[in-house]
Amino acid sequence: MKVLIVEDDPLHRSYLHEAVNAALPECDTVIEAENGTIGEKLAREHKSAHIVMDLQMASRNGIEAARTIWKERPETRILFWSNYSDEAYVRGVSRIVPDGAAYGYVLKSASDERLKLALRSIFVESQCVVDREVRGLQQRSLGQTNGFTDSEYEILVDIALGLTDRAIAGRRGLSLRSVQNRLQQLYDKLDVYQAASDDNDDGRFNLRARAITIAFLRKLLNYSALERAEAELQEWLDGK
Amino acid sequence: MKVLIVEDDPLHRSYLHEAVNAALPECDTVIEAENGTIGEKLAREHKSAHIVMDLQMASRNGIEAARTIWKERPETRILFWSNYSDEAYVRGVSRIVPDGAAYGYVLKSASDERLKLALRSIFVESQCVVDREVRGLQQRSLGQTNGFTDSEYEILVDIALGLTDRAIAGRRGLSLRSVQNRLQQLYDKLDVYQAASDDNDDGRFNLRARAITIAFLRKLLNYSALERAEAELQEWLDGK
DNA sequence: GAACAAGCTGCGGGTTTACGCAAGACGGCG
DNA sequence: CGCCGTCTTGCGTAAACCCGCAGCTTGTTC
Repeated sequence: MKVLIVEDDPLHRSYLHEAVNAALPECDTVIEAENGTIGEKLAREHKSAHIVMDLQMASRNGIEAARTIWKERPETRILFWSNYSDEAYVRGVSRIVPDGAAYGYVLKSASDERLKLALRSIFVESQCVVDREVRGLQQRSLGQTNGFTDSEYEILVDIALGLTDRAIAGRRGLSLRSVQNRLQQLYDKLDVYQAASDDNDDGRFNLRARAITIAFLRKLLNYSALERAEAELQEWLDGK
Repeated sequence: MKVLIVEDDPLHRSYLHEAVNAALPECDTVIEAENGTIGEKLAREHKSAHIVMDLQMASRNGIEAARTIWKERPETRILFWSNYSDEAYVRGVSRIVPDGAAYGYVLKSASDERLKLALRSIFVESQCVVDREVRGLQQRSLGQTNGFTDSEYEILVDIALGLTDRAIAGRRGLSLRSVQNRLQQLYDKLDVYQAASDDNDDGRFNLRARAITIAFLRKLLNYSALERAEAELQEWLDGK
């Protein structure tokens, strides 16, 4: 068995290397990549079937890299190993997992034991392993309980990109009013409202901008999500 | 000499520990804290004069912690050791450094040698050491060359928080029109206009929201800056 | 002290947002 | 089939935003 490690922090990389050796005696080769771009390249060259991947890398982040790898070989098993459980990451990952693929999401704060168990479960047993904390987010995010619908999330991203209502309408094939409807839905769920309770009128918010801020503070959005969305937007703009 | 390490990643923490031991033979005690809150507490108890501090920690980030520590003992020497050189961080740090304090800003990607040199320079020689890459930002940021004025940055933060023009005017003691003037200045510098040049009218941006996005993508803003700004805002709101 | 740049402010108007109201459209369910 | 909930769309309005124009107050420079 060969394992590919994609991780930009040298300390974490060597820690992972050791963990893989310890957890998977049947693994004879470990390859390392220090960013997503190199990771993609090595995965292609070696036809890697077992990958441990960091999210949040400078050159090309884990989600991007995983997407292209899975596009080429959907049966690849990928364990995401991340510092954070931002909803933006979780949502980003669940959106690109191919049907039936084995993957995992483990936090860097997890114990050695957890990491090794996850390595075996995914790479040997082909099971999905998702950290409890992450799992919670995932369910809320995909189910409709308390979380955000895809269309709500979509419009959140659109205003975060700085599009006007009209531009969004054009992009998503909706009428102006529908876009505004969804916006109100979003404001509602994000609870962008307050300040009216006081008699003090000064503290009024610009709903649109405030929604973005709150989404950031709640980690519904993060840098990497913005970056991806911006790239998609540019693509769309170029395609007319 | 005693050294306090404030860093939430265990791997990085032990790496730092070793680096300190190697670079500073005169150091007899090393204390470790795993987040900003504990860091503050230990610094107070031990009256630490030499601190290595990570930015970006979950519980209380490095800038917050450093601020309160410096408020209590401004002669404390702090070496910031960070993964990133976001302008938001750099600006945040330079704003809280007391006059004449010795401090440093070294990236985690720097070599062992660089780190050890910085440790000696700051803790033994009381010199300021700032990574070249960071230094560049700092100068552009504080000088006016190409960078953003304090007032421009201020209003950027205000709209990023989601305040209305009127609310900003109230908070900053300006007229409505002045606020809008500054906004235009900001839009200008951020180059939020691009799409207007095209004949294609579809890709119109909402300037206010777009400015926030661009600031994020350029790392003028990041999560930690938002978080701090939000805290200040709440404080201000409470104070009426 | 005159000239000048830079910033604050009021006025006015064109555009975009936020949102209530109400009329279809679509899909499930008894 | 008729009832009902969810989603879409148009109309209309009040508020907020973007911004050109022009009068003022500063601080700077020659």
